[in-house]
Amino acid sequence: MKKVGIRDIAAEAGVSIATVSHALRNPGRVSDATRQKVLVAADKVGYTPNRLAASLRTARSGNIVVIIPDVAGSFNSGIIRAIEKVAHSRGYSVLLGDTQGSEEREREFAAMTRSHQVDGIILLSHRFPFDQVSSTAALRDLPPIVNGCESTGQQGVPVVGIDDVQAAMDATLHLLGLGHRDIAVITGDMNTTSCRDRHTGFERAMQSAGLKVDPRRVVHSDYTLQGGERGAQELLQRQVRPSAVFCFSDEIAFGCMYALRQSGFKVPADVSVIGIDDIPFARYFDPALTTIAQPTDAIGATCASLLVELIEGRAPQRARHILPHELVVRASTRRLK
Amino acid sequence: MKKVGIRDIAAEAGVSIATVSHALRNPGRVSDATRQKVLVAADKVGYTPNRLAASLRTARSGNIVVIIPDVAGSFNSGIIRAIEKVAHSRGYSVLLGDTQGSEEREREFAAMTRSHQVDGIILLSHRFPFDQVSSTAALRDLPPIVNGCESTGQQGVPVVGIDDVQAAMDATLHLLGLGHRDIAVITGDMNTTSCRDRHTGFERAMQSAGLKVDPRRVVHSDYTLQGGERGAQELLQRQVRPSAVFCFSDEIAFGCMYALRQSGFKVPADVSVIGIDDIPFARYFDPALTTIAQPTDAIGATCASLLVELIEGRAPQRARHILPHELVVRASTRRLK
DNA sequence: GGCTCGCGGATAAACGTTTAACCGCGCTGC
DNA sequence: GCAGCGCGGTTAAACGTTTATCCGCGAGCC
Repeated sequence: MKKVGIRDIAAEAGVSIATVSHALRNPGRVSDATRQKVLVAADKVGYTPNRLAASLRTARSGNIVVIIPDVAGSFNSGIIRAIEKVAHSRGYSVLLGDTQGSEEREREFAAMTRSHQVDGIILLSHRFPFDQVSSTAALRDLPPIVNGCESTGQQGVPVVGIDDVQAAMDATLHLLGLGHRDIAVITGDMNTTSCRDRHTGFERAMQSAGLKVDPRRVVHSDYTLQGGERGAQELLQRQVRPSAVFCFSDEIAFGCMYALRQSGFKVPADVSVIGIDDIPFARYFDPALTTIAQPTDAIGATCASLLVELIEGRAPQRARHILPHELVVRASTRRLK
Repeated sequence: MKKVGIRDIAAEAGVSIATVSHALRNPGRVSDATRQKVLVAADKVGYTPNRLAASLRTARSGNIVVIIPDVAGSFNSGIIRAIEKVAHSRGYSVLLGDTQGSEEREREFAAMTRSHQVDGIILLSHRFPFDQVSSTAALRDLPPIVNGCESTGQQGVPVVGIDDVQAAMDATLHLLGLGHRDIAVITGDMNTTSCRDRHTGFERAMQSAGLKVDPRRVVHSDYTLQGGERGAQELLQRQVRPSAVFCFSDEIAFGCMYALRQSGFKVPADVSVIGIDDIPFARYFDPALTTIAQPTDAIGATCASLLVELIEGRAPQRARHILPHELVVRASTRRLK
């Protein structure tokens, strides 16, 4: 199978390669007759355009990279799926940038924009993978980039996600409303903005109820099953048994419930548990998890279409896209009598 | 920020662009002195190679695509993570090909090899996304491709996965060993080879125990939570209550347990449930899921390194890479008394 | 001392497109 | 009858590399 290019079809159709290119990419520039001629010639010779060559010429790769701490997280993979869907519909392919939390790899993937491997970046991290800039000049030649679920604080890059402080307040208020006062929390990585915001949301809600947060009741972990398990174990060791625990992610919540179960506690009979995310498993678990649902699909879709707009030169209207979250009450929380 | 290329650094260093290229890519071809000169010049002008140009010239994109029915599945995303990890370590980037089961999209993604967007394909599907070929000539110009978890039957493409029939036998034998006789099964899509194999494994084990499989006890669904839920509902409607159900994936198992719970059955007290995959959630669920563990990391890693070998021209030694699975007994199955 | 050889550098072609610039021609309008 | 114009095609340059080929020169060998 020798390589067939635009010149082969030019030869076949008896026209110049410019005409072929126009016929293929730029209808209207050539007459219908020749366009037709080119088309049949193209599929006669079995032509597939070489996207590398086209990309080199146009300086547009048609790829975007999504930089994400871990593809295998349930929440993350949902976001990715949504991103892929709309990226694909807009004609872009998505490159996976799984960083496992490494800043070095974040920067590595981000650099793909300089090497023309990708046209833009969806950054699902709280760190900005370039040097922070502030001058308008420097801002102008940032690559197209949108920030999802977290915030790097870099001005000029749109961020999309939920209102994490409000979400955490809603979760906490739910617990409060059920009569809980001794509320513990298992956070994720407190370097992330989502965690910080959720933490302030938690504090704010507690304060609104006239409660102080007992530092022995907050344990820091990470957004994983194991993280939740460890977090709960640590909580239990501290001998300050809460009546409810607010987990900053669903995976944490599942890990937490597991640890509680191991120690003989029943959820929600002995302790209520609430999460954030509403991953697909949440409603299938026993007990079904009360949680704050994030609009995963919308977040991913918004990131992707925003990025495409950016790449294609249409400046985004808003800097922050806050999507609605929702408390979904299931069986893991109950009223304290 | 004007674009800086190899010629800029050539000018800066006072050498030809060929020398620059050699210094950068092909050490040994130039003297250490000039190489050093080039290196400092390179970072003085702030050079980042344009991979598109290099790829065009060398006809190697450095990308691979992984074609997968759904990134968001727990099992799938684990595989992807493993693939990404080793691909990255070998210098390749991975493009996401989420097909949502669509054959058209499978072919679309597979075509990326023709358009030089990717150098090879990891196909996690049972369909071959090109016309099946058999002549040695045609086989030779198949693109580099490896088949994971499923099998397309196309000769010449290595497949990696577990021994699905043996895995299913092991699962069934476990149930049988616990005294179960009325065993139901909820399969996935029976078009997939994994499902077919698991089904024959199931039958074989039943036969070995002198049992016939009652067709009313097998229901077809898909590898998802909802699939498991629907499957179990259908099973319950059929009025042939099994003492155990063998689910062809962990997600199915969770969906199944959910439906059972809704109908008032206790697992494992009333009915035992076993899955396949051992996704991370399995041990966190209540009851912790008895399942057949697949070596997710090894599967992904093997796919990736095999593909890299193929791309780089080293023919793979074996056609089939069967990785070991393992029965992990937890709390969702129990001895029938 | 002349020949060969190899080292380290340069020249230039090539990869497969896109696209700006150009050009011939027939038509229109006055 | 002629200037002007637009249609539909062509020519050629450009995108930024890699790499085959070539070449000059000093060293080694007999």
